[in-house]
Amino acid sequence: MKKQAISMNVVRRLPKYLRCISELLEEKIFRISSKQLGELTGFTSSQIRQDFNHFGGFGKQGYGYDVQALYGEICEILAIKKRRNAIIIGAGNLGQAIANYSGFREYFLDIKAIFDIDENIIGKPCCDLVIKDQQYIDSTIDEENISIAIICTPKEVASEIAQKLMNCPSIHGIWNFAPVDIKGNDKVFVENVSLVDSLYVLSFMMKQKRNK
Amino acid sequence: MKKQAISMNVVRRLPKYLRCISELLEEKIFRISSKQLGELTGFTSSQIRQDFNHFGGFGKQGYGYDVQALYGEICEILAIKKRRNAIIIGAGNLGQAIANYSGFREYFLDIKAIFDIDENIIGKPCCDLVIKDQQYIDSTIDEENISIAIICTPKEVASEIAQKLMNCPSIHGIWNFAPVDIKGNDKVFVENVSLVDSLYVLSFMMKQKRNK
DNA sequence: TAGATTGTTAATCGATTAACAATC
DNA sequence: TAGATTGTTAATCGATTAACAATC
Repeated sequence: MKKQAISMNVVRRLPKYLRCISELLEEKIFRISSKQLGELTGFTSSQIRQDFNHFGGFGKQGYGYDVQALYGEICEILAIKKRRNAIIIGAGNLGQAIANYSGFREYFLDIKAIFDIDENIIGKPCCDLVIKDQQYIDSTIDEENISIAIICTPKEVASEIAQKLMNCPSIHGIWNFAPVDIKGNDKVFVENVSLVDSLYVLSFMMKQKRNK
Repeated sequence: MKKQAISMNVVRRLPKYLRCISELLEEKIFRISSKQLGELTGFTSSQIRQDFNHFGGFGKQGYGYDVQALYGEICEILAIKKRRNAIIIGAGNLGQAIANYSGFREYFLDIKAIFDIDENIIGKPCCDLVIKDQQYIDSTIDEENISIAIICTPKEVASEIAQKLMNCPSIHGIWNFAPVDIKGNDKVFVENVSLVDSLYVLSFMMKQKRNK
């Protein structure tokens, strides 16, 4: 029997649980029920129990959940304890901002290189890196054991670059910030983050509100 | 009879339709069926027809959809023809990147000011703006008729700032990049974009793939 | 007219919620 | 033991897909 794939709805709730639990830990709260967690996150207690049970129950009947254990379990599920090497393609504003955002380093991401095609910026410093020529992408991926590629190029070239990246053996994830939806394959998962889409949704929802 | 609210699933598909249709226009394709649109977007033709009919049918039986008309309709639905004034709170890397990302200006967003609390950067230039002291947020919102606030602060202060912003009469939307889920109210819609959540999802999904 | 494709209703599927026996 | 809360099954709800009459 093939194990049931976890639905995207469940997957996208996991980081929210993790954030909430991590705040509880900071407040030195070591025990929590699905009901309380529901009040904190806005999900129903039923849904929370269902979600957790996709990964095997880690609560105790009559007691609730041990916050520290839960934290460990969810970190394990999200696989965020293991560090990953990444590169950024496109050293425009967004690419440079991501390179500079040290926050990611605090999580599990080590950004090893940033690339661009524009000769005017190749060689310039960016954070603790130097912007490299795109022709060295493949060799850098091999040498530095890169598993994640972050696409910050204009949309016109994003798909083509993504296809090339997917052929690199060590690449298993693409984080795409260009406003094109790139499809993954058996080997590579693609997380599409379209800020423009998000802005459009904001615009639509604002229209629905009172007075505007 | 109160009209049925549009589900978030539908709303989040609208920008994808718009992007696809806009590419068709660039290619000078002026007629499209739901079936063809389905092949381009990855949605079923049935779903596309259902989605469009939430807003009144804009197709012709036996013909399909007029691409130009469709483009206009979806722009109208998303309310992106009207320009909006925005401010950015937090002039760290992400805040500055958004200020610099001229792409948004090409859409409908005019960024009128960027604020920070750090005296060391207040007064410094950022794009065509100068970083302002956060104490002037309220007065700027009034003077410049700001309807969107973009939060790029650390998570510790994001919720508190959001609450204050929601009390400003002209603010109807908050685009929140801090990793905290902020709840909107009757007047203000909050679009939460947590890049950390997105990164966690990428990590989880990579684990599921072959070889990694 | 005949063919194509919509708009819309009905059927199916999946996700969320409710309920409750198991048990800490 | 009694109370609390889980894990899990069943019921409900909503979203997607299929089907087809309407009609361009």
